[in-house]
Formats: sequence, C-alpha cells, structure tokens
Amino acid sequence: MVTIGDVAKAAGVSRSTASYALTGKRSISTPVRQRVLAAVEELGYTPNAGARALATSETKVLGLLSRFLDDEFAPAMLQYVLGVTNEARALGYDTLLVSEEDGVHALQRLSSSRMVDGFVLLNVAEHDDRLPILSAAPQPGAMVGLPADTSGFDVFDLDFVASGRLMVDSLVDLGHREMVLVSQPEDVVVRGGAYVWRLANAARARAEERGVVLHHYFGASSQPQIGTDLHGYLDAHPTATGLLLNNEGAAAALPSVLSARGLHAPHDISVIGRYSTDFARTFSLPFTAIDSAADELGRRAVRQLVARIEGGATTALPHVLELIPPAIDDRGSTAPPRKAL
Amino acid sequence: MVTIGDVAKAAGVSRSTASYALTGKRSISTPVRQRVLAAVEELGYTPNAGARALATSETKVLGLLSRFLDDEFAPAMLQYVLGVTNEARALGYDTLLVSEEDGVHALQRLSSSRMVDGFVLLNVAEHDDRLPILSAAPQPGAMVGLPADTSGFDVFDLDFVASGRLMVDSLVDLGHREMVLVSQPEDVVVRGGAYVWRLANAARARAEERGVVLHHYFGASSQPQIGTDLHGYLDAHPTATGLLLNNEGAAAALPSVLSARGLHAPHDISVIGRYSTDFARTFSLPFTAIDSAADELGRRAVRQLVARIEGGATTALPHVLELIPPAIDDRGSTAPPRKAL
DNA sequence: CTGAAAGCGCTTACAG
DNA sequence: CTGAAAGCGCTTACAG
Repeated sequence: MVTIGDVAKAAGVSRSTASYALTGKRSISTPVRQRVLAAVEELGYTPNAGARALATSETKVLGLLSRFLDDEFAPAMLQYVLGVTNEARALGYDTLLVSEEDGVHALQRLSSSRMVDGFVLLNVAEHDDRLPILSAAPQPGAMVGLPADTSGFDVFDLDFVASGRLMVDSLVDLGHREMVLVSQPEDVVVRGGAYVWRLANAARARAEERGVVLHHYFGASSQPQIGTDLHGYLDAHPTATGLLLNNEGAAAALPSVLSARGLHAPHDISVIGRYSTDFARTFSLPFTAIDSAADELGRRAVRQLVARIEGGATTALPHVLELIPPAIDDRGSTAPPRKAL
Repeated sequence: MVTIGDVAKAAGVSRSTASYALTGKRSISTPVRQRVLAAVEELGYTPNAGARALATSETKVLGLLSRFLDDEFAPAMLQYVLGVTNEARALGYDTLLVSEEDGVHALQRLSSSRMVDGFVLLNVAEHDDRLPILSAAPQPGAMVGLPADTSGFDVFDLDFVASGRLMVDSLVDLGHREMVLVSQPEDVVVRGGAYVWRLANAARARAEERGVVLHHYFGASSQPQIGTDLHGYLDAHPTATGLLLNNEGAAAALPSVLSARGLHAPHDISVIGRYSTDFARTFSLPFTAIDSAADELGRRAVRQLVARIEGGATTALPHVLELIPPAIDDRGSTAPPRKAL
C-alpha cells in the first residue's frame, strides 16, 4: 500500500508538507506542490480512510437508517434512498445503508463506533424510538417524517395537512359532492405513521367545511387484499364520484380494479393520489397525484445534515422544520362529475 | 469519547489486556475478564471503528455497487439490495451503498481508500467496465450477473438459459403452439445485459426443437410505452395463446392491458413472467412466474464474499459460478389453450 | 514556506 | 496469564 510517506519521499519533502499540499490547509510553494501532486499521480496514492478518520474524527460517511416494512410500500422507499445517496455523494459523502429492523440498535452501533459523521432517518414515526438515541448521540441527524416533538432535530416532510385539504378542494372545486378517501392500513397509524391521520383529518375537516361527504377507509397495502378493498368501497358508495388515495398500494392496484368494473378516470370517476413522480412513471400510474417529493425530501435532509456537520459546534445552525407544500402532477384523471345531480 | 484506555484504567489492567479480553485473541483469567467487561458496560465503551480499521486493516464494511438505470426496472433492484444488506448484517458487516452512475470511479475510490473489505456488484454486464478495476483491487468481489469472462470472480445469477427453456416447455406441455416473448428493451442488451438474450435464445431454440412458433420482441421498460407495445404484440398475433415476459415493466403493465382488452389469464391467454416473489406480492402481479431469486442471489454473493474475506489469502477458496435453477411460482395464470385448434 | 514530532485509538508481536 | 511498547497512516499544532 502506498502511503503519504512514499509520496513525501518521491517528492523529496516531509510528510507534513505532502499532507498540506493535498489538503490545502496551508500554503505550499507552487514547485513543491507540483512535485507532490506528480508523486501522487505516479504512485497512485489515495489517503487511507481509516487513518484519516482517526486523525480528523471525520469519516465522510453518512448513516442512512431506513425501514422497509411490509405494510408500507417498499418500492416507494427507494426514491428516498436514492435522493439521499445521490445528494450525499454530490457533497462528498458516502452512505452506509442500514435496513435492519432494530433501528435503535443500529443507530447506537454506528454512533458509538464513530463510523459515520451524521444520520439520516427515514420513515420517522410520531414517537420514534430512535429519537432519544439520536438526541444523545454526538453526531447530528436529519429526518424525513414528522415526529411529535421536533425540538433539537432537522425535520423534513411533505405537508400532509395541506395535502389533505388540496385533495378535497380540487375535487369539490370541480363539482364533486361525495368522495372516498383510502388511507394506508391502520397498523401504519398505530405504529406511529402520523402522516396518515394528518392527511385524513385535514381532508375530513375540509370536507365538512365545504359541506360535502367524505368516506374514509384504511385500505390494505398490497394485493390481493387492497383490490378487494377497493371494490368494496366502490360497491358501498355507488354515488361517490371521487377517489382520494393516500396509499401507494391502492394506487398501484386501482387500474386493474377500474378495468374490472369497466370504469374510466376521469369519465366515470375522478382520482387523486399521493405518490412520487418517479413512482408514477415506473408503475405507469395514470392518476393525477400530489407528488410525495421523495427525492427532494431525501436531498434536503442531506443538505441540512451536511451543513450542520461541516458548520461545527461553533456556528450553531438553527434547527429547521420544513414541510414541503403539496404540488399536483396533473395526469388528467380529474374532471367535473358525470353523475352529478 | 471513552477509549480502551479508560476501560483498562477502570478495570485496573493494561490496555493490551483489555483489548485481549474483548477480542478473545488470547486467554484471560476469568476474574480479569469479568472486570474488563464490567468496565465496558459501565462506561458504555465501543471500539472506534477507524482506529480498529487502521490497526487491523479490516473495516467490517462491504461496498455495494448498484446501478439504477432508467430502462431497467428500478424497484426490482431493491430486492437485491435488501438481500445484500440483510445478509451482510447477519454476518457482522455494514454496507456502503453506492448508486452513482460512474461505477468504475466509485470502485476505485472505495478500494484505494480502503473503506471496505470487499465488493458486491449488482447488475453486472457482459463486458462490465468495473471488472478490470475489481481484478486489480486488493479487496475481493462477488457479483450478481454473468459477465463474459468469469475467471477470478465469484459469480451468481439466475440460470436464464434454463429459464427460457422452462417457460417454453411449460406452455408447450399444456398444448400451446404459438406464443409471444417480451424481453427487456434492446438497449439493455446493447449495454451488455446478457441475461436478456440468454433467455431469449434458449427460448427460441427450444421452441424450434418442439416445433412451435415463438415471436420475440424487445419491449419498453415503462409506461405508457410498454402498454402500447403489449397491445401491439397482441394485435399482431391474434392466434398466439401464450405470453412470456422477461421484463418487469411489462409484467406490471399487463393487468391493465388485459383488462382493456377484456382478456383474462389463463382463460383467454396463458402468461408466465420472470420476477421476484416479493416483487409479485408488492405489485399484485397475478401471473405465474419464474422467481428471479433476487434476495437469494444477493445473500449468496455476500456469503461467498465474506467467506473469501475471512478465509484470507491462505485458504485460497476456489472461485464459484453459481447459476440458480429456475423455480416457478404458480399463480394460476397458465392453462391449456382455449383457442387451440 | 517547510520539517520534526506528537497524537488520534486501536491491535499485536515481544518479553516476562 | 499479563504488561510495556511499537506500529497502523494520517493530520496538525509547534518551531523555525
């Protein structure tokens, strides 16, 4: 293995000079720097990451704590992961991906062994058991998902309250008077997926304000159950003219369900979903939807995290809570209700 | 930060004794070990990963080089990734996920900086530009995907040749005489995705042997194009009674296409796909399919890689080439042809 | 502008 | 069975 000592020898300088020439942390005369860089090139030198981490206490690695739960749509998580890894790389960091169920333990392990400079937590629950650990950890952490208590954290999420209102308003403005909202399974809520009721409560409140009927259900998250569920909702509410989906699995299953019933959106029913643009493209979902902004949320979390890491304790960056306002990707699945009276 | 020196002091022993008590690399009297372990517990000591890596030249981290290409079905890749990370963790390793497009550069960076003990390469192409780098690297690597030259590597893949034969045989045995095979897009092949033609060529050869007609197409990988493509194939071959899919995007799009045409599998047409069991569950795909064994392939690659890492240069483990025989998940989408003459 | 030296926190031959 | 010391490959005050 070629070390900085080899480089120094080849360039005819001391190890410290070689190091400074590479880090740029003090000025080095041009000819000397040239010689060092030439030696690096010739010998193919790359600093040893472990040695550098030991000396600087910086690993240039971020820990990404993700959860791939059966009852949330695993592939939708991929968009967040890619947003995080790509932004991290752009900022000079590598990403350690942790998918183990025991996030608490993983967090403790990576933190106390100083393997990473900071953490990104995905899928944060309302009372997330990882948060106390993160608070006590020497490394900062940013999260995607809104916990009950955000103090001391950098938090990024879609504004699900505004999203619920927007879904309802969009259809009511078009003339719809009765609609069905399909949320994620109830155990997602029980586990602390607060975004489910944030959207649902906001939608219900807005429906009431506007004097329209909103039927709310917790659907299954995967087939065949969600298909059966959707048929059931449509059977139960034959006069409903709008369908709101806060459930990726339901969105993926809906085209088959509509086909089976001989229905077309928006001719027979208007549909608004909530999922990422990439997800829609990948799964061919033809429905107008609120973009869940997965990639963007992952990237923002990383940017803030890196700013905090590199700012050091001195700058004392204030903690942020960013709720991204919902944006609608119009795919033409909404229209005035045909069966409207 | 609590170091092994603190532990040693608290336990009243030397640092080396504390270290040995923890690693178990030489025998330590029970009372001394007890004291050391108690001190570790009390102080909450965890070894510093960078320092350990520097001293031992082992990082206990694997590098996972994945590619998320637009024209291959990104969510299908997730299954491989999870197989890798979960198996790695079970064997005591963390996983550095690299998704950057420039895999060659990433490999070089992680290898020369000694950030990882070994590599898992996903989505390996026939003439993969990462392989020369891997050959020259000091760390071993295992791969999922079959390159043209496997010498010096541990290679794992689905047996796509047997898969192509199995698809054809399954339908021919049921009485089908004309079918359509939809492969991944042609640019996947151009880029070196040899599995596409491995399956297609085997299927064509077997069809010829058995005296049946097989129409072969390279379909798009995502909507709306693949939907249009599928309609086109079905229009072009109205007498075909079987559909073989080596294209996840096509499988995801097929339910809508069949619905739109008023067709049902297997009543009107028999369908066999090729994708992972998890993928089928997540996307509600109702088709009989050859399991792509994504999770299993990822796990096998990791097991072999770790065995090679831990075996050291001494044991000189022979390199393996494992092609997993195809297994069919029967979801009831095949039957004797109704329109058979 | 440059060098010699100390130190980061471990592990592991070398002695006893 | 245990300890003192060297060394892994960097960075960075301390001197000049």
